[in-house]
Amino acid sequence: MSNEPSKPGINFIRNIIDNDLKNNPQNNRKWAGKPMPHSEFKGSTEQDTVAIRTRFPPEPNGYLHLGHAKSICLNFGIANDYHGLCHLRFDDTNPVSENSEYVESIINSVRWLGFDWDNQLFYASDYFDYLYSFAIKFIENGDAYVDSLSSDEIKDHRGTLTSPGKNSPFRNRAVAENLDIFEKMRKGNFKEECHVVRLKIDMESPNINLRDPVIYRIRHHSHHKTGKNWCVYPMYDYTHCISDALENITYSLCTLEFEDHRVLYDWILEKLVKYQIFENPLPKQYEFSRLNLTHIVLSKRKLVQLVSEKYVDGWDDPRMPTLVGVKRRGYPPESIKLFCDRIGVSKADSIIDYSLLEDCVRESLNNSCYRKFVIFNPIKLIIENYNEAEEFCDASNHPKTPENGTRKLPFSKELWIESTDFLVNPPKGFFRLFPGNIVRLKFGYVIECTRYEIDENGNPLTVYCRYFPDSKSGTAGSNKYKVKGNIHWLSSKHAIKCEINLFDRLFKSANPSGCDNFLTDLNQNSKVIVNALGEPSLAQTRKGDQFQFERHGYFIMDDTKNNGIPVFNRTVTLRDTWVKKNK
RNA sequence: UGGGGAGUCGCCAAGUCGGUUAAGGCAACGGAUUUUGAUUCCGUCAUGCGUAGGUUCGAAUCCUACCUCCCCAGCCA
Repeated sequence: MSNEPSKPGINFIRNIIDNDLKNNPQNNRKWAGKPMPHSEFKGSTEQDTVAIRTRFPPEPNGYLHLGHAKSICLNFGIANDYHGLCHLRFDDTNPVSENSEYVESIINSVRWLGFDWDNQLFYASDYFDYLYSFAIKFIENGDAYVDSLSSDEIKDHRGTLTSPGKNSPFRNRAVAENLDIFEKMRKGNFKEECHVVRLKIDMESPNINLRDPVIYRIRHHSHHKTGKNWCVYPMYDYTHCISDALENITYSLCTLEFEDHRVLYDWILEKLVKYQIFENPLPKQYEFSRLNLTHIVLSKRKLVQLVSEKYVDGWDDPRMPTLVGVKRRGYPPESIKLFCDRIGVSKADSIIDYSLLEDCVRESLNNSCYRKFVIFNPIKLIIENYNEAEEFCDASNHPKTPENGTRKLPFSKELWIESTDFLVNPPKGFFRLFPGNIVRLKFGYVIECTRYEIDENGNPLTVYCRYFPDSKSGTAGSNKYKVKGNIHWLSSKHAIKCEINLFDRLFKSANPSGCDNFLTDLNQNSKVIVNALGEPSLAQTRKGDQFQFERHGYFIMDDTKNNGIPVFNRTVTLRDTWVKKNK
């Protein structure tokens, strides 16, 4: 129940922060209390109230997944631990693919994980005016120009990885002309693709990001926040660093693929310092390796394909690695935070075994879930010497915490047991039911298997047994029966119907992205629906309730069908050393 | 064959300025407890840090060369 906030792991980013804080304990960062360039509050001595600021900057063009969770836990976790703040900022500079539906879902998912941004919720689009005016500064200072080459021509001029690029013929356009065209771009006088604004850096740089990157393009497209106000939109590299600086971010943490963008990040901000728009210290970008997990894909393109081509039932399909998916699967937010703590943060490419995540899920569910009896594949058990009408057995709700009480399980002559708990010819070491063997019906009586009947295919149909009246759990002397096996059971006339979704890995191989076509690696049995029987108390469950079905695993109530039958999703199985041993 | 990164136990991952025994977690294996073959608890688990040389009394940590893997040529982020 009390999931201790796990200790922050040591990682290279925390080491950097520790050193920074040690070497520069006085907090000299000025901050107007809201996003603003220093030039607008010059002379003011306002200090930031917190020592560090991080940010989680999703683009609202898709659903958050476990990879984002790593970044969220890192950014919010560090902010919490250093008594700083983590901003939630939507990087919404491309109106073509973004919308507010995604914004809402992202907000919900971050909240669901349990993080709070303390009113520091921003949008890059909030900064469009600043971004535009700073672009004018770049042009005025001869650090940017309007290029009128077509996109193909720009591509041709860019050169390749091994050969330098060539200057655009428009590179030395006069400042006044640049300003004039940019103004007209903004007014909507041009079609898309006619002009772009580019930084004037170095077309021969070995780093392609420095070969005069485009910072503004024309998009005649309505924006989810700014509507029709703009038809020129800034690009990521230009926007991100400036947004960080406006928000007084100290550590801008991103994934490895942005490593060679860092010089550009610094270049832009240093120019803005020269123009006296920002002051030092500037935000610093640090990169860490993104999350990879076995048996799943995390690339946005592939996830979209799974949904749009209906390989799964939507973004919140419990097999999806989206946060809405794992929530519906029953993974608690604590388990995801635990997982993120365990995997750590580094710069090495890695692929983490999915079972590590499952282990975290079990760990966080074990203490909190009440236990229930559910039979997946029933087989009838008849107690030949039982002649009572019925009686009740006390079953504890949780084995470790008696204070959580008990429930009454009806017991009668005719029961259901799990068909896998009875074997005619058991392998060595099997200590469940087989002819002549003794087991305890958990919370009930000890029984001895006397005989069985088979159907026309030779499969066991009914198992017969006798019980020992003085063996009832909880009664004096019942412990004199020493049994190895304890199996669960249900009184056949009291059991209720339920439907269970047995989920398994979505992909068969550890690295589906390594396949020629990842779709061929889809596990056809990733979802199996079974009609099961459950104990009577399960009739009262509500959507989202989570249980451990004893000896099976953890389950979450998904819904109630029209006919009143509850549906449960399997979150994760219990660890099973017996199955493992017999594989 | 340009630039930027990474290589420490099966999977992650610590390892500030070189200093006696290379953290920790997960897995695995062994054992104890257990009315879930669950949980819990104990114990074991790298003469070795991509490879080869070198510097040093001493190197995963410094130097040199090499090998392997990842990222970058969107008017995406």
